[in-house]
Amino acid sequence: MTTPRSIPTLDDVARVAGVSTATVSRCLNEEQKVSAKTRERVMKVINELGYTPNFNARAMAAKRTNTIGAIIPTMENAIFARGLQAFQETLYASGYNLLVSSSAYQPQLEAEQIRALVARGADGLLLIGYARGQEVYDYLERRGIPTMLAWASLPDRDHASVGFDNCAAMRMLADRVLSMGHIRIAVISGIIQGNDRAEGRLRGIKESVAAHGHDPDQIPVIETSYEIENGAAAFETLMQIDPKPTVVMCGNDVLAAGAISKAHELGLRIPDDVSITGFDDIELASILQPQLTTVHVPHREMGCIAAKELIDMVEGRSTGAKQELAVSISMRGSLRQI
Amino acid sequence: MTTPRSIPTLDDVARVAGVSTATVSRCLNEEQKVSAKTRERVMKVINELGYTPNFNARAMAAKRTNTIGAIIPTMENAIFARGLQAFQETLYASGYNLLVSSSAYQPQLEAEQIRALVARGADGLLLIGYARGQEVYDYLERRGIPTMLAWASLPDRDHASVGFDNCAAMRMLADRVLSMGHIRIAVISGIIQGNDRAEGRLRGIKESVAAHGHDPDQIPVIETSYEIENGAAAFETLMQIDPKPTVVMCGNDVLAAGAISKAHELGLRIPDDVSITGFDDIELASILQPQLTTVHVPHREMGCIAAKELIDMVEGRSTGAKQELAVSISMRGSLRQI
DNA sequence: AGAGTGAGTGTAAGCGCTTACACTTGATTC
DNA sequence: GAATCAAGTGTAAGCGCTTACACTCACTCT
Repeated sequence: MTTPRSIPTLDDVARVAGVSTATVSRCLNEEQKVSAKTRERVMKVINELGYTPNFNARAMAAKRTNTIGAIIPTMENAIFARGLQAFQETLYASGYNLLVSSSAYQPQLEAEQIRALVARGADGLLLIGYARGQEVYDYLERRGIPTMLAWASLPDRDHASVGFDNCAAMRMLADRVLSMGHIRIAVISGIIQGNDRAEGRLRGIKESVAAHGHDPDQIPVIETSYEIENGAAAFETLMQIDPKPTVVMCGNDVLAAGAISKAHELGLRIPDDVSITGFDDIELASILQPQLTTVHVPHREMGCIAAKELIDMVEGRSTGAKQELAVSISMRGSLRQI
Repeated sequence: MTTPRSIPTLDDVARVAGVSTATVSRCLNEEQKVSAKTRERVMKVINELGYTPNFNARAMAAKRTNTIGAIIPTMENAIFARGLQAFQETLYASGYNLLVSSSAYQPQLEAEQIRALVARGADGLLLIGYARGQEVYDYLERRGIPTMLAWASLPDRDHASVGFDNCAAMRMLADRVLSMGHIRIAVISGIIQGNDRAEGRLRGIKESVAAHGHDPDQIPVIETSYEIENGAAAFETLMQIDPKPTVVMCGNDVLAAGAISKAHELGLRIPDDVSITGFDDIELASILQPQLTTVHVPHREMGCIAAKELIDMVEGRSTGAKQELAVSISMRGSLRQI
């Protein structure tokens, strides 16, 4: 009974059910092509034997995997969690599975993982942003892998994507900040290098400042990677400037969380002593004290759209559309009128 | 040049390099078995052709994938992020890849994903906790898949695992709470059903209360899934009890974050009006205002140990040890003396 | 000089599936 | 009643790798 008999294969099922392997395979993949009686018998055997199709063999023979790969910069914080969750749910509803890797914001690692995902037979790929070497796009093109870029808006390029204009979004927030009387703006930005989102956001602030007649190059900017501690450290540094900034605009909510936390530690009151803004509107933003004024991004919607479009591409129904979503500002307690 | 020539295979490489496929394969997998001269030539061709081995074919032929599967209950919040990150880093250092799925705390879905991961050829599996049907363990046993349980401490069972005693940990915290003069304890627990960690934590509180001579069944307990909003809602409900609890012990930091947030909304001061405690000590805990008193869990360490042990099992060096880690209490501002 | 050795290489048999194609039926059409 | 057809099934050729085994050839050792 409990003999360690080896793993049952399609052949075993076929033999026991007294049919050919082709029929068993059809029961699993195109059941309408098999008579009800046969199918029933085969299914019974499948259950009895506890048979599970071997994915790798299937992938080899069928040359498709029903699998979509996604590479996100990080899983450590919640920035991509919501969007990815929606992406995966939408995929799942259409019978696709998701394979996720994280690149730790390293282009080199991302390239490696793209190859790994392709080698595994991913039918399509989701990547974040557009800043990566042309050779990566060439590779994808050559292999004929449909690829969708999310969290991306491509000014010039013509590539399937869904996202929003980071620069415009941050400019909108900066305009708001300036209109509330702030003049001494400081910035905690993510690392620009290899991150188009971070670059766009910083540019947005500078454009706004320039448009208001100030010199954008006078603005103190600290560039640091998206971690809470880094936000805290950067904030502390910025607060040593004399005169102190009246507002610190952060590249995302995680950095802002660090800044707020450090402010408490330093005994600075927000927004009385200094205002703070974020970007993303992740769950954290409304948990902070005070709640964070930030740019609201429709993460879930973006995930859904990305999934739908990508599936259409994989199934040959689309060649890849380019969609831009609207963002809004979530005004909360961390930003005040001067 | 840019002809859409098809994807190069091992055969192509062999033909161009003028060697057999076996030699190419050996260059890739056991390079010491190939003369330096040959290897060099083969590698050159591999680069020129842009050859990437087909993972599925390799898995089929070699019957191993160098891939470990992990199924965690959720990616939505950071509970497992740190541990998983460490797990993956350790794996990577030994040449293994990680495949992650999330089960959304649904045993049914978890079982499905275990099968999927096994079908994909995972050499080993990481699962969270031990509460799942015996048939799952039987299946894994039958397929001979080494499996490690993390975040688990198994009182009776004898299965490879690494974790800590949730019950003892929470009892320790409850003892501390009681020793600080709290008598009116309320609890926001995770869903017990199918979640041994949640069950253990609640039991820990009850045991402590009983040991202090009170009736554990008098304690108000709200069971809800681990989301911020749920923590907030539960907290609001608990605050309507008269007389109000002096402390709300939460099943994890996420629920506690919701509780703190709702407290601010209700104008309740923490810890003056009511104390709050968490469990996990995720990053969030020290960002909250006030900072959260919680049980510190060595997530990273757990991830490392899980990876090392699992690799040892996969490579036949171990049959699966059982390790228990120590936890500690992080005393912060959200809990006060009565 | 002949046997023995070991390093380097090639041959070819699968791994477990899918699917094009061929075949067998019984029903339908004229 | 012969011709046509569709539905259901089987046969067998791969998919792109790994690896057991066989082989070659230059050395080393008696």
